[in-house]
Amino acid sequence: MPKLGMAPIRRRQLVEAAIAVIHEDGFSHATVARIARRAGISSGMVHHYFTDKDDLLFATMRHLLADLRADAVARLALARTPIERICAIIDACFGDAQFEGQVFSAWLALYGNARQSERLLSILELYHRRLRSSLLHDLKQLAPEPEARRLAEGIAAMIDGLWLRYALTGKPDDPETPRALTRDYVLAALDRPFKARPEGLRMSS
Amino acid sequence: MPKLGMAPIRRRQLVEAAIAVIHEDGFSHATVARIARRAGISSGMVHHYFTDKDDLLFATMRHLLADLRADAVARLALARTPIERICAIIDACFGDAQFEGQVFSAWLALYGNARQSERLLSILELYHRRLRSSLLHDLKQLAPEPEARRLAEGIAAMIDGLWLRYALTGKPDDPETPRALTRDYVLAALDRPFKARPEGLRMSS
DNA sequence: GTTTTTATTGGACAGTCGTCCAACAAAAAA
DNA sequence: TTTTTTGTTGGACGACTGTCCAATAAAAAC
Repeated sequence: MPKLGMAPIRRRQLVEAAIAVIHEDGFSHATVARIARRAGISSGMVHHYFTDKDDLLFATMRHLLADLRADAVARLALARTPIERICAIIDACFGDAQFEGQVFSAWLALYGNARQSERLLSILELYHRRLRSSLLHDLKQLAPEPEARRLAEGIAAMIDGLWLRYALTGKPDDPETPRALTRDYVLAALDRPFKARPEGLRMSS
Repeated sequence: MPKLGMAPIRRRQLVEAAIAVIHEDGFSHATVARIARRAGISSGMVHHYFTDKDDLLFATMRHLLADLRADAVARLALARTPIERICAIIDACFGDAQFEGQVFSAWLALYGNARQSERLLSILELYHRRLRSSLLHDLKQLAPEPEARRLAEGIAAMIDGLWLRYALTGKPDDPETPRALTRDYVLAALDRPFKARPEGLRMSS
């Protein structure tokens, strides 16, 4: 029963089906036919609403980033102080929406294919850029700029590193654990004197 | 000109060719024929020295881990104090051998396919386990066990997170940058009082 | 010198994939 | 009602893939 305006509905169905298939069969086994069947529609529809298979996968990965961003924006709206905003960003990255098997698989597939696709790589670069600039914006009010810049880099790395671990092995027992670990890092770094940098402990390459 | 004992030579050739092909064409386009041609031998050889295509890819990924381990072991042999050993581990993870395009692509491919293959996942779990236990061993001599355990988790996450960033975007200008960032985290964390844990700064989920 | 083992080739085979397309159905427009 | 637009199907097609296998050649063993 064809109606008008099916495009956004079908596109969403296909994107969600793609995520499900990637999770269950892996990125390399995510074929057009399988995704379409999972969405409950004919395989021909894929090329009616997307130009390519690549186009569908690109839209799928972009969907992941949009979801994460929406979560972060919502949490940031409730935060008032700079430190609260930083915690809001951390909490968003370790939010329930990011701790689902399907999301794990899809992001990992994105990482694993980004180097061979400029479009996919641009998604991850956008994520990294947003995360760092958001953190930096608030850190600047808590530390001198050079230190804030280094700290933003470190926080982002710790978020990604912790997430990566859970993405591979599964959810943590308590989603609060990685959040607390990241927060403690922020606190420890901000407690230190900003100007002085220890000269010892250098090792040759 | 068939000689005896070609097995280890051919296997190594194929593994290195697989890494090269994964780097240039991506994991999903790394076909048996392409890898064999890259190695300069017939495609039939793959099933003579490996049971499967999967078997070849598994051996390829295991090769990455072995290289990293060898580098870390060599650096650890030169370190004396616990803090030197920790820095040696950090330096190995950010060593020159890990900052090559081929290595980046291969590790990323490993991450991207680990969830769909138990064998591949076991490689990453082994890496994670070794990294954490090595760090923990030395951290225990610098901090009480609970704190050492948390710190090992944080250091490993920061290493993976920083590496992940460069793996996507390319080498850093200076390989010393991520090392210094990780070291600073260790120092900042160790300078803090170990027992007391700040009660504030908790946010609702 | 003969036999056995090992290394190697290149193609045959069945299966799968992305893409394209003719045909059809139903709602909207006229 | 008729026409047009939009949605939808399912299969055809060529290209590609992993696996397998007979055939060959050279070194090693006897």
